[in-house]
Amino acid sequence: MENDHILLDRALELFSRRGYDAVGVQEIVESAGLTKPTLYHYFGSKRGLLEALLKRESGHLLTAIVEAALYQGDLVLTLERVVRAYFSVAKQHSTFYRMQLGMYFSPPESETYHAVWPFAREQREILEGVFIHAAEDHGNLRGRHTRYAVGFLGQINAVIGLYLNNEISLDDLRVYELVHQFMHGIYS
Amino acid sequence: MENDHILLDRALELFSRRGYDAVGVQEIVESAGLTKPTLYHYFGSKRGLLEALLKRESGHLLTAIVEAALYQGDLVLTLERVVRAYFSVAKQHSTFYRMQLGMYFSPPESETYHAVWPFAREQREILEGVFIHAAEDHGNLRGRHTRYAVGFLGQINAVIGLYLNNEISLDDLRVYELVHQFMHGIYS
DNA sequence: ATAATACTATACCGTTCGGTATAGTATGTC
DNA sequence: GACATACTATACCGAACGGTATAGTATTAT
Repeated sequence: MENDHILLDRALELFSRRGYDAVGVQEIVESAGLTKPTLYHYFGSKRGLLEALLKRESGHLLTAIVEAALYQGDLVLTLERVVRAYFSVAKQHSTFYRMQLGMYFSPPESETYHAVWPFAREQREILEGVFIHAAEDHGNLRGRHTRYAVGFLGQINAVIGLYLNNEISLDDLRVYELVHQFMHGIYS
Repeated sequence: MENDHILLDRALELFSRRGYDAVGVQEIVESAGLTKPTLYHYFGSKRGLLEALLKRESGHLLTAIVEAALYQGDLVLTLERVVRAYFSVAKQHSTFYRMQLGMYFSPPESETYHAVWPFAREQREILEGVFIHAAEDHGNLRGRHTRYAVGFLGQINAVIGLYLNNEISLDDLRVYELVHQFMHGIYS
C-alpha cells in the first residue's frame, strides 16, 4: 500500500472521530508510521490533505447517487433508489459519511466548510434534477425542486445520523418508510 | 455590562463563525478587551466557557419549544407552533442556532459534541412527547415517535440551514409548507 | 482601620501547532 | 559510472496553544 493512501486512511479515521481542527499533522503521520515531510511531499499542506481526502471519498457517494437519481417516470422508485444509495454509502463508508456530514454543518468561515461545499452543492443539484424531471409528469411539483431536495436530504441525513449513533439500522423497511412519509405524509 | 457576559457574547460570535477548535482563548479575550485571567476566573477553562455559553443560549430555544409543544388535540396546530418557535429562535439568535447546529453534527469524540448532546437530547424528547400524546388520538402514529421527531427535526433544520445561508426567508408560508408536507406528503 | 472577597493585569509556563531546510536513500535512465 | 527523480527521516523554525503564578486594585463587611 502506498504511503499517500495510508496517510489518507489515517486522516479520515482521525478527522471523522475528533474533527479536522482537533487533529494535528503530527498525530496523523505518527498514526501512519511516517513523518511530516512525507505528508507535505504528497499533499503540500494540511488543507491539501483534507481536499484530497474529500475528493477521493466523495467519488463513492456521488457516483452512487448519480446512478440512482435517473428519473424514468416513477418518482417513488427513483427516491427509493436514492435513499438506498445513501444508506449503502453510509454503511460501507460510515467514517467518511460522518465526516462529510459534520463538515456540511461546520461554521461558514471554517476551512472544512469551504472544502466540503462544492461536494454538498453537487449532491443537492443531483436531487434537484430528480424533482425537476418529475415536475414534467406532476405539474404540482413545479418550482419547488429546491425545497423538496433540501427537505428530502434533511430527512435522509436525520435518519443516517441516528444510524451513525447506533440507534437504528438501515434496512429496506427504513427506505420504504422514509420515502412513503415524504410522499404521503405521516397519516397514511 | 458585566465582563462575563461580554466574554460569552464574543465567544458566541467567534465560535459560530469559525468553530470552537479554531478560535483561541487569546483571541476571545482580546476581542472582549480583557485578559485571560478574567476568563479563567469566571469559567475555569475553555470548555467551561463553552458549557456556560450553551447553557445560557439554550434557554431561549428550550423554553420556546416547550411552550409550543403543548399538545391539546390538534397535531397540525402544535407542529406549526413548534416550527414557528424554531424559526423565531433561528432568526433572533441566528449565531447561536448556527453554532448549536454545527455542534450537533460534530465528531462524536469532540468536546463540542459532548457539550451539546444534553441539549440536543432535550429537544428531541420534547418533540417525541408531542407525537406520543398525539398517538392517543391517532392510533396509527403509535410507536413511531422517535422516527417522527427525528424526521421532523431534520426537515426543520434543513430549512433553517437554507435560511442561515441566505437562500430563503422564514415566514408563515414556510411554516405551513413544512408542516403540511410532513403531514400529507408532497403531492397534496 | 482592617480584613476578606471579587476581580483583573503582567508576565510567564510547557506543549503543540503547521510547516520546512537539509541530508539523505532508493530506483531507474543514459 | 553519472545523473536525475521520487521519496523519506532528522532536526528544527516561529507562532500560537491552553493555562497559571503573582501582584495588584477596587469593593464590601466588620
